[in-house]
Amino acid sequence: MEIDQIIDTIHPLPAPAKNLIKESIIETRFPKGHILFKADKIETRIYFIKKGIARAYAYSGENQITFWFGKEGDPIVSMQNYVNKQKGYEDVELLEDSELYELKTEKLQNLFLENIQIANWGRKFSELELIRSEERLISLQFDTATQRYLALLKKYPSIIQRVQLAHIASYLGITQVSLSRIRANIK
Amino acid sequence: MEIDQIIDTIHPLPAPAKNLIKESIIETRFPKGHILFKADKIETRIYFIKKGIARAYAYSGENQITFWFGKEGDPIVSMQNYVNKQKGYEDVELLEDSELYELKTEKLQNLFLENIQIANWGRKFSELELIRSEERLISLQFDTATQRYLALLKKYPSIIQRVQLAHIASYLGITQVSLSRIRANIK
DNA sequence: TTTATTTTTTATCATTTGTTAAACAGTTTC
DNA sequence: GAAACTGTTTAACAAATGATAAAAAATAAA
Repeated sequence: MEIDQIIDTIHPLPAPAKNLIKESIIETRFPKGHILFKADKIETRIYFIKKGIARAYAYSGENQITFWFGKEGDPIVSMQNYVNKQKGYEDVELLEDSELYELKTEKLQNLFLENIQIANWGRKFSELELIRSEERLISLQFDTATQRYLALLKKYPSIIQRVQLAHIASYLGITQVSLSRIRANIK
Repeated sequence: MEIDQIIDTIHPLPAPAKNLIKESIIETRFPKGHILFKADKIETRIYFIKKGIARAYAYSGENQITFWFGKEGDPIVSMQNYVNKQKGYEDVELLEDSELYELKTEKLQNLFLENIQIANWGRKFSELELIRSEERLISLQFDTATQRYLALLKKYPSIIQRVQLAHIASYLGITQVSLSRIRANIK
């Protein structure tokens, strides 16, 4: 997905303001398996996915637990880094060879303070992420694992082809074995 | 908690900008049990809690499931209403006689467009709520019910005195019976 | 193609949580 | 104070999920 569309989908911006953001963005590409963010490191960049797919995960003892997936058009942001300039709890791994738009957090923060349109765009960005996060939260609290799996498939059908089931299982909050049982029961 | 402190805790605002917000705020009070938001109704206001405690819940079949608590200093916002001007999925109930600061969403939205300091305050507001939401999400996905209960007690010790266990249980994503078992095992 | 490696499914048993009902404790009302 | 009501705990059994190991299937490498 092209950067103009990504920016405008968050919140439509007039060309001059949009260009201010775009001036700070560079395109990069990384191979499958690349670790974009490390949990123990303060991250000064955010990304948008032009092409590819990513996951954020953290450790629970030995186990990696995936709690976020991003695909074309999605932002890759460690909120603790972005909001509080503190270390986050997540690693972010690219699951395919990916093309990304890269943006220094600090440049964006400066634009927020200088340009009211961009400040409101940044507000909208967080509001939309918040809505997403709340939906996930409600789903985890209200729905059974089977319902969550079906909802994920409906919202994002191709994820089954692009992401291995172990990651999907941990995203759903269950073990891989449980997910296999659920899949067996659905057919 | 006084409104000046509530506003500045979200993000410090110079007096002129803060006064613009405060001009739009009125104080109200409601009795225990009052339903502040109804799920089937578009809500045009947001609140901050001066004194009291509230919960947001939704229905899963017959059962009410609580997914949010708010106490002194916390905002009461239906994000679907606030962000998308759509119906939310939650009722909000006051669990004590409460004093609230009330603010029309539309007035705040207008201030966002007129004043860059307020726009950035609004951005910060959503960013902080997003961090909270992510922490809840991670906790639901990573921690056992027992760990979540202990974390809630640690973060908010007086909740046990102020909120009945049935609400706390559903907030934790378990039944009241399970919470009783957990409490019995901890002692 | 054959072999090796990774991913997914199946099986077994232990543990946790849910469901339902009843008992108990604490409050309120008369 | 007795009765009624609300909130909490306990008990018994059912259902769901976890842990571990092994089998099967799919993918990658030789």
